[in-house]
Amino acid sequence: MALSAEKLTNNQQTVLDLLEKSKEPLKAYAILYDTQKKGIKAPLQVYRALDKLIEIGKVHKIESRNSYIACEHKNCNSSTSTSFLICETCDHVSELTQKNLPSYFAKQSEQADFKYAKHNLEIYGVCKDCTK
Amino acid sequence: MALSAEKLTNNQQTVLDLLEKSKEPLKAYAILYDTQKKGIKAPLQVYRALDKLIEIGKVHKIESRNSYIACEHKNCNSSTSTSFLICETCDHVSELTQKNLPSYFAKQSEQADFKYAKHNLEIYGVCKDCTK
DNA sequence: TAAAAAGTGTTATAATATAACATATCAAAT
DNA sequence: ATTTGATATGTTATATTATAACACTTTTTA
Repeated sequence: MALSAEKLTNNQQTVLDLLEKSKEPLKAYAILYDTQKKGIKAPLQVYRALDKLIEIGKVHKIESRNSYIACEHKNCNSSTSTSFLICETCDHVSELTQKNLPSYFAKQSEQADFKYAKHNLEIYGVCKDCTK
Repeated sequence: MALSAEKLTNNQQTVLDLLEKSKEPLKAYAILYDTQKKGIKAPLQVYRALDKLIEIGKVHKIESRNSYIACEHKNCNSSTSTSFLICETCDHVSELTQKNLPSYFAKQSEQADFKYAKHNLEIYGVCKDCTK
């Protein structure tokens, strides 16, 4: 299965809706708090929904922040690699959509006798709005 | 201060010794367990030592694994950026020592109106030993 | 040698995430 | 339509990772 148009369950849709509405990274327990009115009552319900959403590429985890963000790309159905630009001033996170990153990393890895499969990239700096 | 030859305290040296001996990433509570005979008794003592060691660049955190590894580079005194090659088969971790990564990322970031400062890169794949 | 900065030891607790188990739902193929 | 297998749910409990707060000590530096 695992098509990108896969139908989501109630809990999964609830969590995804919240993340898409937010457009900022949210932490799991913040998601839990914000979805209680929608019937989500326990951490596991959040984590299970997140696991599924990550698996189908609708959500990414920002590892260095323990937070989760809805994928900006339409019909994203891959959970393989992530690349983020994280503003150290305002904490805004956007995705770096650079198609040639994987091949660049594959090349770099090869030089270390390492077979590239996927990556997480978290770039820290200052976003457009905060440089003003 | 913050010189690379900075003198370490007992706890800091104990934690660093263990990580250097291990040459594999260790988790904080594994470090705690393995340093009890050296007088470290509480999580905070480990985390404080790690914080300092990370600050002076002797240790890096692997964010996606919540684990810590001694820096492979001599006299490393920067805590800015990290780049890892993580084997999905044997869990071995090595550092990708690519001097031009920061400038490459700076260039990519610039195209998104983002001012690059530092990065964490975690590449997953298969190491040399495991491809045999 | 006093003041400032950094580190220590300790207890408690916060924040993040998973285990285990019984039950329920749904999709596919007889 | 009904079994079957996979997936999801609800729930309680617990594991894992990390920090707060506070009193005290050591080291550095002016």
